[in-house]
Amino acid sequence: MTEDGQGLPLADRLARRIRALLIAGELSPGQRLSEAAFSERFDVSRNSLREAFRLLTKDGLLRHEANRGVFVAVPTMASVIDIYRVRRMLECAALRQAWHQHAAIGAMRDAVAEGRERRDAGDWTGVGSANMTFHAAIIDLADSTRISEFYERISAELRLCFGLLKDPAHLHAPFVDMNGEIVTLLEQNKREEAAAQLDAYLNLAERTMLKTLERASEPS
Amino acid sequence: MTEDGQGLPLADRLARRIRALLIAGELSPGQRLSEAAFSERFDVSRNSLREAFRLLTKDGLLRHEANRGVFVAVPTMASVIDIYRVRRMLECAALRQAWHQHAAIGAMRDAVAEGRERRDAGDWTGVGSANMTFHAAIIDLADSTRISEFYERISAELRLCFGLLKDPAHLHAPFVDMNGEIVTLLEQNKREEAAAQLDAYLNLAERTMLKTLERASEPS
DNA sequence: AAGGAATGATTGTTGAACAATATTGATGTT
DNA sequence: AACATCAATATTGTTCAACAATCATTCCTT
Repeated sequence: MTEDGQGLPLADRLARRIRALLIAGELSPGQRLSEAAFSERFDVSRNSLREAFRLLTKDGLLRHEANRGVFVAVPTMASVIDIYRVRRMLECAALRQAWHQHAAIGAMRDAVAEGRERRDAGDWTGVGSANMTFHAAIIDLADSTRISEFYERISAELRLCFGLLKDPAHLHAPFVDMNGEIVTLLEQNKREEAAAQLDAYLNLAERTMLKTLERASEPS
Repeated sequence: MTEDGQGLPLADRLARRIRALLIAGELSPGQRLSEAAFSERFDVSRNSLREAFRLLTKDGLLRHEANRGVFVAVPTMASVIDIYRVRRMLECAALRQAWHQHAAIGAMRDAVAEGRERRDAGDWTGVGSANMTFHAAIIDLADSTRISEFYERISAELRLCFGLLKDPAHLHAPFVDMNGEIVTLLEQNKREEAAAQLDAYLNLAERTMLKTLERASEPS
């Protein structure tokens, strides 16, 4: 049950579908999304489509140029740096103030287990999903719907960056065990250590991401 | 120069105007915003108006009920608690990791001075604005456009809550001097103390807000 | 080959139309 | 008078067609 969002307005459902395309990497960064083509493709009116475009633009997944149309956002060094700055702030703060019996800790441990299974099975995109789940669970420690919503937006933007990588394996695989350490520290209520560990984790991930981005944009 | 946003799409400009009405308290919480009435009022088409409504709904300022229309969001205990949780997380984290020569510190000091002037002049709404400026400057310490944008959204939602108060003076006035202490601590690079002070500040503000909200909703 | 006007395509915005749903009001029953 | 039923009405949800404004391209002139 993918929870199709039957009751929701058309524009919201449309935005979901397009977002799915974006994070699945089926639309390349910088590509222009023609209103005519997409309203044809999804069999909706141009007006409804425009509403969806506007929502995705607000989420940072699309860029809107006046009188020129909407384009798939292209990740830049600046955006990657900003995204990881957000992640360090939010995730570390969530860990630091976590209640040591919070339900999300269970979700974190489950995500780690899932990640290990997938890694051992060689299912790299599965490892990626498990990793995303893990970090979403960290955010849930903060018990704030607004923070969680915001993180989802950031998360989608980050997945757009992942689309640039040729080899997603190297990005996520080494982090599975670090996730394990973090949740172990948290279970022992060593929140400060957990946060420090996560901070190191995120710095490493950021450097990896930036290096890959550099390599992907230099030889153009 | 209110920076009218000439080049921006109509929907964005509309959203701004309506947002301004909302935070100015000219639309009461729970009120239904008829598409016909508003498209008439702003002299735009229903389609354009609907785009603007969708933007504001995503910002949490409006609520959208299927086939019933959009309503001005009504602040609840839950939303106030969540908003202050976000503020504690973001603002305290920003203080903790602030670079002690960051330009935003100057902006903070200026906002404090402005707040004192306005308070002494008895200009309470001016005190409120200066206070908002002060906290936006704290967020700017984090140097993240995404966080700043997110905080703006939270800030607008909070102003919607302020609209419920009969006596805005009591809410902001006592905080001017606390702001002063915070910026002083920060100038001495006592970031941890500044964060602790802000945390206490926000707890106090939250309690005040909740009490007022209770008083405003109980005797209905 | 450079500049510039004419052409064509796309976006920006509107107005009207109609289906689907919600609200209101009238009607009739108890 | 209170209540359910159902038609009438108003509002939202969505589409479509139109046109102005702007961008992109082509072709012509020099």
